[in-house]
Amino acid sequence: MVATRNTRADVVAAAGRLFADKGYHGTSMRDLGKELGLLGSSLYAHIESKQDLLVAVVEEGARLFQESAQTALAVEGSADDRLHALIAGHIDVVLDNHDVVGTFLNEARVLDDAHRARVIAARDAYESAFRSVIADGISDGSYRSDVDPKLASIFILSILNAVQRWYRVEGELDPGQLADRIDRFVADSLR
Amino acid sequence: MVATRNTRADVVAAAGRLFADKGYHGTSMRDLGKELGLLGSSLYAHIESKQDLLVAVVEEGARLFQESAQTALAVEGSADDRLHALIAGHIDVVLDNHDVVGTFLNEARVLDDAHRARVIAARDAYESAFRSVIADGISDGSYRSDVDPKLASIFILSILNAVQRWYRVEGELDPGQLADRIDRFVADSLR
DNA sequence: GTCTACCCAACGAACGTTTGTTTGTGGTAG
DNA sequence: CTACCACAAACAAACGTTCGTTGGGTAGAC
Repeated sequence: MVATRNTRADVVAAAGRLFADKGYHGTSMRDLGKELGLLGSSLYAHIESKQDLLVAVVEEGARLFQESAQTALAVEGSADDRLHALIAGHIDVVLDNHDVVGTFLNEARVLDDAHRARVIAARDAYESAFRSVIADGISDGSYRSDVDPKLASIFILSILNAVQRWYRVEGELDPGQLADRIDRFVADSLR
Repeated sequence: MVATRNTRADVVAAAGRLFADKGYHGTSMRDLGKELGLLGSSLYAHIESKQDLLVAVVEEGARLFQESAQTALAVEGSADDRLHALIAGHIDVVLDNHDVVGTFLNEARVLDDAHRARVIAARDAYESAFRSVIADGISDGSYRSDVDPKLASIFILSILNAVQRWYRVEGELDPGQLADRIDRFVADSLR
């Protein structure tokens, strides 16, 4: 295979990999260059700054989750169906974008105030999708009335986000089984 | 208040604070000095190296969780009682040692291979406390037989560890209520 | 069909700054 | 008097970034 030239997308992808693995401050521009087979200085043909790269990765993560929520909320059927769709969608995003999600979850705090505020807002909006679906499920009698939608959302998202830390596709559990197990664990707490 | 001189414990405590807040690589020795009101170079009267500090903080975290598990496992009564003790103990450790725990959870990956291996072993041992208690609960009929102790442990610890990220004592929920809510969410999934 | 102009990814050297750490000195509490 | 703690200066290495340059590829003009 002939070595192809790199594009900005390649650089952002590599940055996601290294940021997720070693952290933003633990990754130097020369590290990143080496990952792509070029010098650290050469990266500046594609980007404006290192921060610029972090912004790109984190915002991609935010977009992925937002799109997933949008799709799940559009599912026809019961609130419980939509909660299942939210959970399945989240797992898909995590598994298909391990490094972007890892960076999104762990490195967003490094962003400047303005960008970090946008990420926090995106997370709040995402969490509120869970909250409202759970609230709907309580209203229609699917879930117990003593469930607190806000806390339940936090607990569910805690489980879902942790998947990025421990789950590996090569393990005993395939992705479908994983979703199923989480689904059941969560469902038993709600109904 | 007269400015007292610093001890090694002060330095480790301050390191925990900054490592949890800005990450290991995001914290410079001069940052750390400023936090204590002295120069970065002055820290070397108390420590051998920056890595040394990270090791101290992370191992303190490991010790806290290990002691908590030991205490919980010694509780007389049912397996369910011991699971409650594990959960309450975990929450106590997180709330009483916010920064140490944050560093333990997020910055251990920066450690050299030898120390990181020890942390991973400590986490495995801690998780196995949850696993065995849940397995006992299944045996004695308290928990459903289709519960997977390993997965349940991961899910419970996901919820518990996430507490460090979102919970603040100043919020609406006091620590006792928090423990209660987590207890109920978890219990409903197991029995 | 060839020449020419341009674009763009990448180089390699250099920049000023910050990094972790060492060393020698001085003050202060016990 | 003696530890101990902190200072201040210095170090080499690594940091993010800039700059002038280069070589290969593409497109338009002749």
